[in-house]
Order: sequence, then structure tokens, then C-alpha cells
Amino acid sequence: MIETMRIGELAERAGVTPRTIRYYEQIGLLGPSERVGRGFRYYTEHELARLQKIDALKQLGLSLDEIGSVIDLYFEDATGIKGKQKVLTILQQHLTETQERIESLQQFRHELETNIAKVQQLIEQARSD
Amino acid sequence: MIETMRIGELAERAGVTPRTIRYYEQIGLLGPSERVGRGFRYYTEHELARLQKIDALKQLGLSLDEIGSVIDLYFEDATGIKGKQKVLTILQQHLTETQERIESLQQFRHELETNIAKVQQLIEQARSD
DNA sequence: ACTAACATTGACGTGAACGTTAGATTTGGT
DNA sequence: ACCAAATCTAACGTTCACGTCAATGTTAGT
Repeated sequence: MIETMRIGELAERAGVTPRTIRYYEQIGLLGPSERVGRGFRYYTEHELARLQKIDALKQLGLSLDEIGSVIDLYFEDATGIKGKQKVLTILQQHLTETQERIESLQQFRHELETNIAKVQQLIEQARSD
Repeated sequence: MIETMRIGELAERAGVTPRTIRYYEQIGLLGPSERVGRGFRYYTEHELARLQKIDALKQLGLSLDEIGSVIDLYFEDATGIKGKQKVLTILQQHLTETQERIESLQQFRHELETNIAKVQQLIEQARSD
């Protein structure tokens, strides 16, 4: 039999709260692997991986809505050519956006470095008094 | 006399709404350069620049709260060596964080590229049937 | 002095992503 | 069978960053 866990353990291992997991289920992001009627929710490593992926995407600044529209690309194999073409389009679009974000962060880093140099200069000057 | 403008013009030139500007004032991010009692708020190019910087920092994913704690580094000259040292520390810390964000975005980009290649492979295979 | 356009201060509304009770249920262990 | 711990649903509360009235006030131009 496969290892299963309940919401508390999944929450702890993923570093979130049970409330978060139930909320994700409510908006269709992450369902339990098994559930007997109104009983407890049971999860497997698969759901843990998915939850961690959700968190990673959140760190990148995606909203839960946006995550919902791409998360399956990581865990489902799109069926048929049509599906794959669609997946490809979305992935390429995300690549473009990611590239843009990287560039504006690099620009920001450059400004930071310039400012740091300036302040260091000022400190040097003040020292030589 | 220096060029002054009211909230409507500032809003339009900065690409935000007057509501946003009043909100920023409320949380202490951006005050008017002049105000006669309960009259209109008057702004100068200085406030426009500051507002644009706020927007730029927002684009980088900083919260208004975080922006509030760094915005002055761009428009106030820290007085004394103590102040400059503090500014330097904060800037260097931001540089580190920025570097980390760039790296995780690059990691994400790599995953995207891998996935794109995979999907393209699948499409190729399906074509040759 | 009058008016049209713009601005003012409340104050309540919104959507995202959960937090926080409360009270009932389910489960594992003895 | 029984208990404690964990979980359940339902529902209201919260924070952020504004949006959206409504009623009143200010200004520039004629």
C-alpha cells in the first residue's frame, strides 16, 4: 500500500496551514487523492510535490489563478496534438514574461550597485577629513 | 516660481489615479509639496519623480510597506556617516535579495525551456505517424 | 459674482488569499 | 465502548491596495 497522510502532515511538510490546503481544494488547485464521503482527506507524495510546485510558482509572483492555468502542465500529459500545441504556446508566453522580469531585475541590480558605489564614495570622503 | 500641479495632473502624468496618490499620502509615502490648510494639494516635479520610483519598485514586487522603508534612500541624502553606513547596509541587503530573485527566475526559465523542448519533441513524434 | 471643473473628506465596497473561531465528526488506540 | 487528538464544515474576520460613491469645498475664467 502507498504511503498516505492527512491534511496536518501534508501541511507541515509543505510549510503551509491546513486552511491553505482546503482553500486550494476549493478553488480547484489541489484535491485529495482519496476521500471516503465526509471523512478525512488523504494525500500522497504526489500531492506534496504539487503543493510544493504551487508554492514555488507563488514565489515567482504568479497569482493562484495564473498558477491554476499552468500547474497541470507540470503534472498532466496534455492529450492530443491540439493540447500539446496549446501547452507549448502558454509555456513560450511564460518564457517571454520571465525573460522580461529577469531583465528589469537586472536593471534594478545595476541601479543598486551604482547607488552603493556612490554611498561608499561619500563615506570615503567623509573619512578623509 | 516653480512649476506646480494639482493632484489630477500628477496622477495623469504618473499613470495612476488621484485616489492612489491620496492613499500614498495617508500611509506616509508621498506628501504634497505645499498645502494651504484644507485647500488643494500642490505637487512639483520632485513628487512626480518620487511617485514614478514608487511605481518602479512596485513592479519589482515590493509592497508599499517595503517601499516606504527604502524610498528615502533615493531622495534623501543621509546625514552623517552613521546614516550613510546604514544606507549602505540596507542597499547591500537589497542587492543580495535581488540577486536571489534573479537566480530563482533563471532557474524557472531553465525549467520552462526544458519543458518547451519536451513538448516540441512530443509534437514532432506525433507528426511522424 | 457666478459657474464649470476640479478637489476635498469621509465612509463603505472589492478581490485575493488566507486566519480564526465554533461546534460537530472521524479516527487510532486502549 | 470510549477518549483524546485530529479533522470536518460553515461562516465571519483580516490585510493590502486601492475603487467608488456622496456631499461639500476651492479655483480659474468670464
